[in-house]
Amino acid sequence: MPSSPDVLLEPRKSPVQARSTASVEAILHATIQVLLRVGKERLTTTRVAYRAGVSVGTLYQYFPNKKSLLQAVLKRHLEGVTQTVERVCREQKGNSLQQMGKALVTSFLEAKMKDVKTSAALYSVSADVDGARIVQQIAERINKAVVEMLASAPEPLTKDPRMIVSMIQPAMAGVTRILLESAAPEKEFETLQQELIFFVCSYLEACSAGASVVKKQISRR
Amino acid sequence: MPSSPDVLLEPRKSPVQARSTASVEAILHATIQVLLRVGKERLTTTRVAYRAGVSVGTLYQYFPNKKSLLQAVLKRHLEGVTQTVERVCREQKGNSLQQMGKALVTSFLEAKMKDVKTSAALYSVSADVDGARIVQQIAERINKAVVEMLASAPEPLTKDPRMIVSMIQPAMAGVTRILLESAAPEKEFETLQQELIFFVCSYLEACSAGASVVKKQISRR
DNA sequence: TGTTTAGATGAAGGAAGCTTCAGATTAGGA
DNA sequence: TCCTAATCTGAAGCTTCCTTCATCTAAACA
Repeated sequence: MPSSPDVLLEPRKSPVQARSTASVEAILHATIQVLLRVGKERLTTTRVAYRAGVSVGTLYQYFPNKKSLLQAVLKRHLEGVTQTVERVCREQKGNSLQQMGKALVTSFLEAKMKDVKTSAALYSVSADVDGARIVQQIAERINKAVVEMLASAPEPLTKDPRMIVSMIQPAMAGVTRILLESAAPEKEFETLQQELIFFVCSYLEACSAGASVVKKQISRR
Repeated sequence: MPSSPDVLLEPRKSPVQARSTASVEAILHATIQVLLRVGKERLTTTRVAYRAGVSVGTLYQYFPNKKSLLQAVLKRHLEGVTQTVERVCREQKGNSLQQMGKALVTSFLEAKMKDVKTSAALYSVSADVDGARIVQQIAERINKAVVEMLASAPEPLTKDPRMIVSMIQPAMAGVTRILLESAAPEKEFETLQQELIFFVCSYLEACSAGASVVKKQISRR
């Protein structure tokens, strides 16, 4: 895919009539379908249009280029995960750190695993599409939500919540990645989820005022 | 890049004379250079050959296609990181869990950050090149080394070392990713490294027999 | 019903870049 | 020095796809 200038990557025209809304919807849906069936290497705009039941011309009426199409799909997918996490973070405000950890990990993993195939397929296009930037924006929102949640915990924290998030978030993302790329995500899901909760909660515990001895141990050497 | 069948992705011919070894070397080096200067979208075999000071024909004498070239570069890079970690794991055998955690995190991050730009650039091609498979093989080796190290710790562990690794490894990889994709990796490096050590060590502590109260707390609800 | 605007069509232009191969050049050994 | 095998060369074939645009159809509206 040629790297197009970073302008004009938003939808080109907004649907007005009902039929055009349907077209856009069909195109977005078809993109994922094609991605799943033939993979990103053989995903062509023609093929997407065909599967959506429209012509290429129609596709280009709503997306200025192939890249913008894939970005739209990626954004949409991430938006779902983000909203789930944001909601959970709001709900957990005021609860104990342990409960927060558990709820956060559970909701994050479950949201990502809800549509394993799609998530995995989108990982693969991410790099072609400036996914890092999109992911970063999304991550920013998640971070914010988690920070606010942590700050509301009854236990006093020994460090900046933002620092804590900058550990938890990559850890969750990392484990998710392992899961998505594994041959049989369903099999390992339960075990890894439990362990991730334990992992995160151990850390949260260590970050709360009633900290363990770890801190002293690692500073000597 | 078209998805070629998964055969024939190894180097096509092995260098015999000195000049051909030099060519291969120059080609691999040039690939990284081109990647850094023009990015993966505009990395062409012709351009790589030009920068390497050879002709495209020569390039195709040693690499059956573009994909195999990029894979070779990726493998090479990962090999470096892996060997560092393997060495450190051997050296740390018998030491305390805390020391292990610190040494592991430090060596992993430092190896990845040694050549930040290159690492970041290679991340971006990984998906085009079946990077997941390559990374998985490498991760397997790292996991093995870490498991053996953990098993040699004086403290008894409350769970399978492989489980522990399946948390630590994604966590390290995740934080690394954040660092590599951040605008100014050097600035955040020190802080994140310290925190990651703390993160991992908290967990290791919680996994050793003298465990804290976390376990009980999260199992009730 | 006639007019206007929104939406849809898809053949074809055009660019890009991977890969080949027939022939030239160089190194090593007899 | 001569011969053979290794290595190098790079113009051009070929394929693949993105994207456009002149034209057609359908909806909204008067």
